[in-house]
Amino acid sequence: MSAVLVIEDDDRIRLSLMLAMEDEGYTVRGAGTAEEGLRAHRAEPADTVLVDLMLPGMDGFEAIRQLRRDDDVPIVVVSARDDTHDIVAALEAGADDYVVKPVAVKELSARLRALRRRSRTTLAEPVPALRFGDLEIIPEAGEVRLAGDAVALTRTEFRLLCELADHPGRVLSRQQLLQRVWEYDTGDERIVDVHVGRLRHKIEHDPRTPRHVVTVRGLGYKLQR
Amino acid sequence: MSAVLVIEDDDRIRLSLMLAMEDEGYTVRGAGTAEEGLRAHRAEPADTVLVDLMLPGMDGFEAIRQLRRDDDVPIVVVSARDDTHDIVAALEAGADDYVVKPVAVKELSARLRALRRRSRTTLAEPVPALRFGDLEIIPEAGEVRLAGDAVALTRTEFRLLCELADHPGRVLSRQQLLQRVWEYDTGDERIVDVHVGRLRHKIEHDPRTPRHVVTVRGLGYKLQR
DNA sequence: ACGGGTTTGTCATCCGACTGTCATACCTGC
DNA sequence: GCAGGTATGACAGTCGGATGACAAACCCGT
Repeated sequence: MSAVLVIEDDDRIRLSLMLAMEDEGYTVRGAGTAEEGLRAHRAEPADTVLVDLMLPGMDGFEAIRQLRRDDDVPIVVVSARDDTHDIVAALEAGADDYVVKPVAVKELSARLRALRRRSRTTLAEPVPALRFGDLEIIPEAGEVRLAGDAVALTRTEFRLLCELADHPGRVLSRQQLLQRVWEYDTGDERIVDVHVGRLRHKIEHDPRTPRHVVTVRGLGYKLQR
Repeated sequence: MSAVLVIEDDDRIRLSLMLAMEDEGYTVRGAGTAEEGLRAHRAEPADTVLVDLMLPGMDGFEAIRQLRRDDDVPIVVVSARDDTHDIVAALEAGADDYVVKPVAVKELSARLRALRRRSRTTLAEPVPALRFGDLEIIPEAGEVRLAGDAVALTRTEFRLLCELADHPGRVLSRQQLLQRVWEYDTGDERIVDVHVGRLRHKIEHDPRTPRHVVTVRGLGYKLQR
């Protein structure tokens, strides 16, 4: 039904977590290292990830960042360390929640439900396929078609396009795009220009006179038609 | 920018929470009882709600349920009780997170950020298009249409038009326009004339006899339908 | 762990559009 | 007709956006 991935190096804890989650009705997979976990998730994406922070090799923070790079899956840190600094760092890295071991199974389960409730409402929204004239965007397939032909976009270009497509006809400022696509709170806004340029070269018939990704001088960019 | 509502009966704790949140850049409001909090939220919805569980009168659980009845606002419980049963009950009632007092401000702040990132509403808001006869202003698209055809305005022209449109039929002095459009406290009022002229050339059928942007001799300009 | 190809962010630079200023012409109410 | 207020056209400086080059970071299969 819905799959949980447990990344935890201590075999005993991992197994007990997995058992507990299984009892709650989840399909469960486990991984002993961050690398293994990432690979497993790439092979078959989970619906929720539980991750420890202290792992051999790549640590949990880095694992979270890598997961978050191109996935919106709910991530809950399950760590032995009850330390503000760790908690903040993990959440900043992209985790959604942080619980301290040992944790009551009932609590973990309730937190997962709360998180999944929250994620579903925002994630289930994206429309199956978006059309803008001859431009077709299939978000879940990560695919874009131009007059029926698939176009190869990079991750950043795709996210940029999706963000614009989520608000058709509406101007998004460079600042907004930076925050939503790059998750930067601050930074050089020019990178947006550069990527818009690259995107245009791929999806506009004539990049010099864009018909889809339109510049609104002084305000930002918008996607139209 | 974004508003936090703190519902907590202990004055000291409420104030310290509010101060902390203010430091983090939020606009903050407080309430001492659940009833008061619900009323405040109805009057002016917050973007995030912090709520205690033990409140005089209606308790926190019920407050959460009532909030959830018709609102998707992120809710974080800030409680003194570190009890699995309470945590589960609060999350089941509709809370998104549960932290135990005393909580590090940095942690609370990080949890709020994580939650807001997750709940970022991607719902396209209704289009508040303004109409003045055949003139149509779509602020969020940065677009102006004249009899259905898009008109290319510069940023200054657009802001000027929006400012006039925000007060239909009302005369705005050059001084007011300077302040609101140019954000000048002082300066040559003639700039306004020049830009009004340019604007007219773009949105008036006959710029010599303007029908929309009208001069009121000695006072300023106004926009009419 | 390694290495080649890809993607990404930064930068310098170019170009055109926009802006403010001014001089001048125009208009309106008295 | 006069005077104060308003409109307009020209102009040069400035600003914002586009682009190509480049190096670092990243990703992937080996």
